[in-house]
Amino acid sequence: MSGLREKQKADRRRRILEAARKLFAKAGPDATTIEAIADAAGVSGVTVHNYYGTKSGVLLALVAESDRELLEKMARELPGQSDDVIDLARRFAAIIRDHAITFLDKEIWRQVFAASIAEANSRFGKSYHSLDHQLALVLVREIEVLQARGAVSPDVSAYDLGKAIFSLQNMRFVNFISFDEMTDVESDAAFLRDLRSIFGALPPDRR
Amino acid sequence: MSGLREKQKADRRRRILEAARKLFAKAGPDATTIEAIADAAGVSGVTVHNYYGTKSGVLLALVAESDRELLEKMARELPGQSDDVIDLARRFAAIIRDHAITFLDKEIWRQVFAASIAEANSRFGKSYHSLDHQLALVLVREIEVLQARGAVSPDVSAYDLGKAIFSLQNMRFVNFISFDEMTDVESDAAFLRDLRSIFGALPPDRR
DNA sequence: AAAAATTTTTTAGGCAATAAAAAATTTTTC
DNA sequence: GAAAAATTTTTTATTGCCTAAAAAATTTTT
Repeated sequence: MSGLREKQKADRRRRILEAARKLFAKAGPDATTIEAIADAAGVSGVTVHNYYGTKSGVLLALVAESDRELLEKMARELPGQSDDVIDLARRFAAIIRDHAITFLDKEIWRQVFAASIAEANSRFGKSYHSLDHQLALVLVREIEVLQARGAVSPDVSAYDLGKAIFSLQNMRFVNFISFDEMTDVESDAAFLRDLRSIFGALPPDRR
Repeated sequence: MSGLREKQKADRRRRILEAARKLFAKAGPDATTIEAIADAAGVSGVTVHNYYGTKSGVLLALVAESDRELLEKMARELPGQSDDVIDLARRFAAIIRDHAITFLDKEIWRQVFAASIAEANSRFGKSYHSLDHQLALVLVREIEVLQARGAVSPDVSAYDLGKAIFSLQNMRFVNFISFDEMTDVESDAAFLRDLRSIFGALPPDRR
């Protein structure tokens, strides 16, 4: 059952994404029509819609690919570098910002993020979401290491803490991409203020 | 100079928003065409675009109005209710979720949030952003109260802490609206885990 | 009241997205 | 291995968002 058919589908998927990558890089998603992607991929425009739903869907699929690279990079560069959770969080955020800016410009990231929320329940929205989760898990693992060393309280759930820090980082990332003039340094400083204030919030007798 | 002209403009703005409110409520934004809003408001479709840019722009303007109500509600219901920062944050989040669900359904909030990011630099994106800021300031003021009572460490910036908690709440809100099946109770529980883990993260000797 | 400035509407067109019918191609069946 | 069946892509048509430019209408200024 179904050998050639499946292979051809996978091939078309690949060709569409390949064509989209080139065209988006050359002219940006706004100036790239679905029809142009379809032509370059050797399929009809409707087929692109059938495969990826919307143009944002194509973009999201593309970003999901890049996020797999990010995940590898994170697993490679983050572990074992930090002695405390604030430093860990900052490194984590810095790697993400660096990857983001290297890969696409802010305007496009705004579209990506918007699409990931608007299409949260679509196939590619979910895949994007799942990669976020895996990214957070890298953080969780490092927190466990810190916890073993006594740099994080043994009373908290490393998983919960990892997810919470990831959330905080994610909002900072949104803030970073929302303003073209915001620099990497500024975003890091703002994130540091977030972390310091939140970790130092409770007086010792209230914990 | 310029009396009648300005008044007529303000009037058109009002009529467009009024028409949009009714039509969105009846059929949802997707099923409501710009042309239908324009007809109901007694202007041309192009004028709606001239005034609000995009359909999301109209939606954002509408939400900005409702957010002013939220701001009042928050200023009325939040102060003086909490003895600690975790309780404060939870009440804050609960008021926002309640307001959101009362006003629009999750699908539409996803569109609103997506638009607020995608159009972050437009006029209405900025106005939305500014209301977020004011909302955060209500939180900041309450934190100052807690700080005066000794429930929050005097060493942290109430402003930074308020903004950080707001961020955390905002990501939880995105999570809440992203999944139709997520309940208010579940979201509150998840937020509580965020707060407990992050406030309890550092062991006493590391602060 | 005429001229100038501003704003809205009309007109036209590009493109995303969707639906349905038609055509092509693969898989299954005999 | 050819015909029938199933699946998939393409064609065709339509709706609606959005933009740009010209034309028309209206307010403001002179």
